[in-house]
Amino acid sequence: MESEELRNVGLKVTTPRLKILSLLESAKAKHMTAETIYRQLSESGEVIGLATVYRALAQFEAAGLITRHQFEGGQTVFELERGPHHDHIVCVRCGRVEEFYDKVIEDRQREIAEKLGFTLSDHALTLYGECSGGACPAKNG
Amino acid sequence: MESEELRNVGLKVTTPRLKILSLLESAKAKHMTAETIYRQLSESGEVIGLATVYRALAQFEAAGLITRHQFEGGQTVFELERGPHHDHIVCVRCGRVEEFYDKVIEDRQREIAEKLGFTLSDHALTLYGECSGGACPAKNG
DNA sequence: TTCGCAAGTGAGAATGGTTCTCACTGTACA
DNA sequence: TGTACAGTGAGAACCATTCTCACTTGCGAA
Repeated sequence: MESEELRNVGLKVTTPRLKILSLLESAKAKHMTAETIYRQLSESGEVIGLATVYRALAQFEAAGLITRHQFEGGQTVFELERGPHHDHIVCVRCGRVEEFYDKVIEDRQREIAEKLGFTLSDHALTLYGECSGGACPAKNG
Repeated sequence: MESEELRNVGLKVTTPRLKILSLLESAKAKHMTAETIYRQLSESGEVIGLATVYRALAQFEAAGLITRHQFEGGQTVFELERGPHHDHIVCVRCGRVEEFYDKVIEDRQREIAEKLGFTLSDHALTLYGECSGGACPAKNG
């Protein structure tokens, strides 16, 4: 239940937070922008300010419930934190996002940081390309 | 000579473009924001509009003279395109940027994209961490 | 259950980085 | 050298995000 999740991370249980969290959990698109979340809530009749969406997302992120990804072209998306770590590949034509995990790359990153004298705290790996054939809606138009 | 470089990529040779390009070539910091470039030019007495800086950077990027990197926290930096491809590691405390290249990672990326049905056109790999000890100015204050 | 108040909220203003507009200027080819 | 047209500077516009502020709500204490 979503209210549990909120309580567990020390956030007050409020209607806007519940709506946002449950939208993130039920949405077909795993990666959503603040704007998208706001629009979808509005369309389903919820009156939730855009500022509240941003506030809630920032809190969820701080609490570790969701992750923020900043792709090129300025788009910032949020994704529910579930399942193991992974990176992303984004179609530059249709914007579709796929996830992947590669142990070899993860290990190399840690080694590289160490070798350069850094304590690795995070990383962002995003591949950009065109998804193939019929899978890419932008290619069929 | 910078005017050659501009002509070579089909750009008119103008004073602002020459100043910006030569600043990029002479600057101690390899990675500069548009704002930084604008400020440094202003401080050395050049009257060049911020809009012109952005325009020139966009053209240089399109022409392949420079590369744009979008790190987290919103900072967008530009870097002269010279030498082979590399990725970045950014100190989350002092903002220092180091470069690295790792063939293993490069190869894996291509394999992964292929396996997922994407034609890889670009990628962004940035590691975030804290640089160690005395090297990090932010740690000594 | 009700109360009190700190925390949360919505609307709209403010912000900050980037791009656009427009009248003026400078480059480069004839 | 003249001229057409790309380039420029200043400031307005834009867009995503954050802040402000008066009002509302969740929730521990009574």
